[in-house]
Amino acid sequence: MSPKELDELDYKILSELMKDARKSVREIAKAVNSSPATVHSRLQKLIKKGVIRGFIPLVDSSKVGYPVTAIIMVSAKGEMLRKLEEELRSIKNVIAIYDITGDYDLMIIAKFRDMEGLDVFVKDLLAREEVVKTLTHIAFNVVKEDLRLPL
Amino acid sequence: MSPKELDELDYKILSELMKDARKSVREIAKAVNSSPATVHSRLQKLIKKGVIRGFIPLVDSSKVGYPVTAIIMVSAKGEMLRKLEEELRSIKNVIAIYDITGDYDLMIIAKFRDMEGLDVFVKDLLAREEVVKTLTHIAFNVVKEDLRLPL
DNA sequence: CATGAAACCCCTCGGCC
DNA sequence: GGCCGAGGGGTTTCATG
Repeated sequence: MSPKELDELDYKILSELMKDARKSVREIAKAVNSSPATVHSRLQKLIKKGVIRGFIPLVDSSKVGYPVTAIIMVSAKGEMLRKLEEELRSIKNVIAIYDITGDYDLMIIAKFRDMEGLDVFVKDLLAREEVVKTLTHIAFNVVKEDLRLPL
Repeated sequence: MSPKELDELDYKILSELMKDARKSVREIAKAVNSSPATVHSRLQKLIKKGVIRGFIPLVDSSKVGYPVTAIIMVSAKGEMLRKLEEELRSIKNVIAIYDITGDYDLMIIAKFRDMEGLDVFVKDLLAREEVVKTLTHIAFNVVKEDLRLPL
């Protein structure tokens, strides 16, 4: 947690990557007024520091066989929450998990090939001892889904 | 909406990109037993079809100045919902918007530099005529946030 | 820590199957 | 539709300021 502190060049490089994460090091260098070698080494550092956790394509999930998006609120007995989270984290249908304030402890966003997949997922959750109750919302329309942030 | 239907090669290429969206066309070709030229043309088609909407870095939001994540449920009068959505979509702090079933109409996930940013956002929402009520959950821990899907 | 240069590697396109 | 080859670029390392 010590060698952090991003400088302006780091932020500029991140901004360019947010426009297009496949942009070449050379192009980025041109856009940020630096050299390819410098951009390359900054990029490696950003990855090593964990600021950048990877590069992914933004895929339209309904076009690749996952038309069902659900938001599942979970109320759980505290002691087992960490273990539940670890298990949920490794389930590939789950795209987001948040610990939240309010009537529920956990919010899960997950995508499924069909309603049956969702049904099985929720029933499996409810079958667990540490899960007290769940509340499922179906997302019948994904208006936006894009992790980019303004830097 | 007609020339869709992805074949196995398309799915393999998408899978390689999910592992690392900066992977070179040549490396992808090697991994999927095809040629760089073929992978290149498939990739262009996937982008043109809208299956791939872009390439982004997965950034740790708390490390780039956005430590506050909130989930905001919104209940709104139906006629103005589309306009509200369009406006929300262009707000860069908003990373996801879903039309949902249940007691609320909309679920928004947004990130902020501090609590004040969240406060302003929610108050602006409530000031709108079409917004009936909101319910905000703070995510005090982001357990997972990764849009990749198993293909 | 940033840079330029050089060696190596890759992208992309037109022509062909 | 897929593949090959070539030319123009791109990436990465290293020695130097």
